[in-house]
Amino acid sequence: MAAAEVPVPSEHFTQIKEQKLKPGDPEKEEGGVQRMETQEGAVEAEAEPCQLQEIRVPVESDRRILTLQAVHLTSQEVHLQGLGWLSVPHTEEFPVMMPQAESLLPLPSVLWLEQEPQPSLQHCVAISIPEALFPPEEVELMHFHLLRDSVQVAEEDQKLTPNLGESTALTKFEDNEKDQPLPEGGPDEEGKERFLFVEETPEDEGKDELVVTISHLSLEEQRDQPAPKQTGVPEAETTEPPQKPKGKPRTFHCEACQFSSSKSSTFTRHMKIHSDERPHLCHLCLKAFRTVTLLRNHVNTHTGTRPYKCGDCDMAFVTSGERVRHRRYKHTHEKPFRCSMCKYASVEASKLKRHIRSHTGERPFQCCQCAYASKDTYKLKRHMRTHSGEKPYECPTCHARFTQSGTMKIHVAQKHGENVPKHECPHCATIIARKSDLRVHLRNLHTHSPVEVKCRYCPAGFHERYALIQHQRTHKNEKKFKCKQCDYSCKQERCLTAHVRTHTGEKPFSCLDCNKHFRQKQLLTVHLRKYHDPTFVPVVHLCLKCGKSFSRWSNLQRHKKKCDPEHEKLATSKKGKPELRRQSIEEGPAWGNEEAWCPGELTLSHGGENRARSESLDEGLTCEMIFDMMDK
DNA sequence: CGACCATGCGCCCTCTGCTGGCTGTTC
DNA sequence: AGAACAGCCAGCAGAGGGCGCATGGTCG
Repeated sequence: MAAAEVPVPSEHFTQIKEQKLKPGDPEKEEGGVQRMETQEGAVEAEAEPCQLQEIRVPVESDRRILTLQAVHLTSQEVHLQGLGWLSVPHTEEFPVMMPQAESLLPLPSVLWLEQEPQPSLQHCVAISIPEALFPPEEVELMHFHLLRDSVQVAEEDQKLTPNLGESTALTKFEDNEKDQPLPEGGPDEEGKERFLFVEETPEDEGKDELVVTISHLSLEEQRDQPAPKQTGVPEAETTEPPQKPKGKPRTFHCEACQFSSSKSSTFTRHMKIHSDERPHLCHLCLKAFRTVTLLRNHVNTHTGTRPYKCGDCDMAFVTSGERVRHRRYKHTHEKPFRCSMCKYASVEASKLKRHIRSHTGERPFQCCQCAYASKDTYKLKRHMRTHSGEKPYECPTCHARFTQSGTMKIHVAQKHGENVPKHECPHCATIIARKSDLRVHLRNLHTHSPVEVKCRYCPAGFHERYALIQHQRTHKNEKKFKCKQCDYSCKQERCLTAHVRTHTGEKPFSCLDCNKHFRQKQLLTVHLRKYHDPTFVPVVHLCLKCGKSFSRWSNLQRHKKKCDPEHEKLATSKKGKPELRRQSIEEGPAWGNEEAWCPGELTLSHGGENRARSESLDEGLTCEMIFDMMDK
């Protein structure tokens, strides 16, 4: 506030205020000089007590209100405070004669406590009015026509004419004027405080001019003023008829926010929100409130008192408005706020406002840590968890934590819940746990593609991926890869490639350690593992009947047909390889059962005899056998 | 001045849908 | 073995519903 920016005022102000607050001061109760108790009270909370009672707020365009207090300063005080008197040059436009007798008196003094630091800020003015010349009772209305560099004074009340005298034009004070003498005894030795309304409004459009109206409150306005209860000063009565600026209905503008009101009582109530004064204490928690109504509503939250019960359900509310809204949401479905761009309608205007952002793309809530901006505060708050790592939601069963409640809810339902609903694809009967994944499934597998995709194995083409996959599965057991040089055929292309090398003699895979060559990469890999990897632990398949071990599961199955025909009958219905165990090379005996080994296929020992076996590794095995072995 | 009502803001919630990492299966 | 694939899963954001509460307008 501008008042806070004013150099430290003299104690004089405080004294004036204290005097003013004295109840029953007859002079203050007279009409003509009115006070704005509540406004002052509001300001007092924020400003220093000795500062000018000045409230300001830009309201609408250029319209502002200054609430001033008439103060009386000696010239010395003015200088001490870095202030100055306004110069009062003569103006031809409003020639007013100053009575000689009044030469001892100062001209109506308007102090510019500060010049406008910003265009948006208004003047901060104090007015000193010599009561000997024009008692406050007589000062009813003045209009100051303010130009950028000059101020013209026009009196609307003829009573002021002789007193305003030569001060018909005011300019910002000049330093050379500040030594202007004050009248003997100074103005208002009693230090009486006067309150005037100064309303600053734009003059006619197009003119760089403002009209500042300084007036006392009319009788009607006095009644609108906050009750003098605080100070014990009763409302003043006046015999003067109410005076209002012609054609200008009074508007009260809050200096602390954008609020304005034509009713002083509303304005007064509003000003309380800028005050820390909370006289109504909750006896249960000692929380303080500004009004009895707020306190009552608060106490109701303690006691659970909800006097407004919904007639259609068990809900009850503290206020009637909550009940009305609840009924609209739950029962009447009345949605008065409709979007002009779509069919959306809402119960609350704020919801419509939020909805419209989805049309405009407006994102007023900017993340301070990344480029994200959201359309409402909650989304931003939720988003901030991505930066903080906060996971406020915990699964009650497994204590896993989640960033959003919905995520946890899905987790609980699908991990710990019973009869979890599944989602079945309408096209292929695939069951998928999550609807969103079903959507992905539909998008990937059942979306019609404009481009026909060919089968890998035949000329058939499909526009849907799912149909293609189903079709290709029909080729699954076909030995569709046939050798052109013999009758060999196989299911996998890589097997055919390896087979063809038996015709060409090509062995492109070489062991760098022993210079052996292999037709298939997999054979080289097996070779390296068996012969050159000291950490290699072979897989052994044991016959539980006789204890023989086999390196290959298929050999074990063949063995069991002879060794245990009954077991074999049972085993045919089972899958898996239950007799599998791993055995290290050092275990020797079990591993050394050569009879159990498929002759000439694999050996674990090193040396010359293994070369022959190693050779047969490449020569004797079919492609499928090798891959089967690798897989196992 | 309090009471009542309307309004607006903020908060929290649910539902929804997309995304990308993970994992098991298939080829 | 390894690539491709499809479902699982958590993370995250969009949209909107619902309510608590503060505040303003009006009236008695």
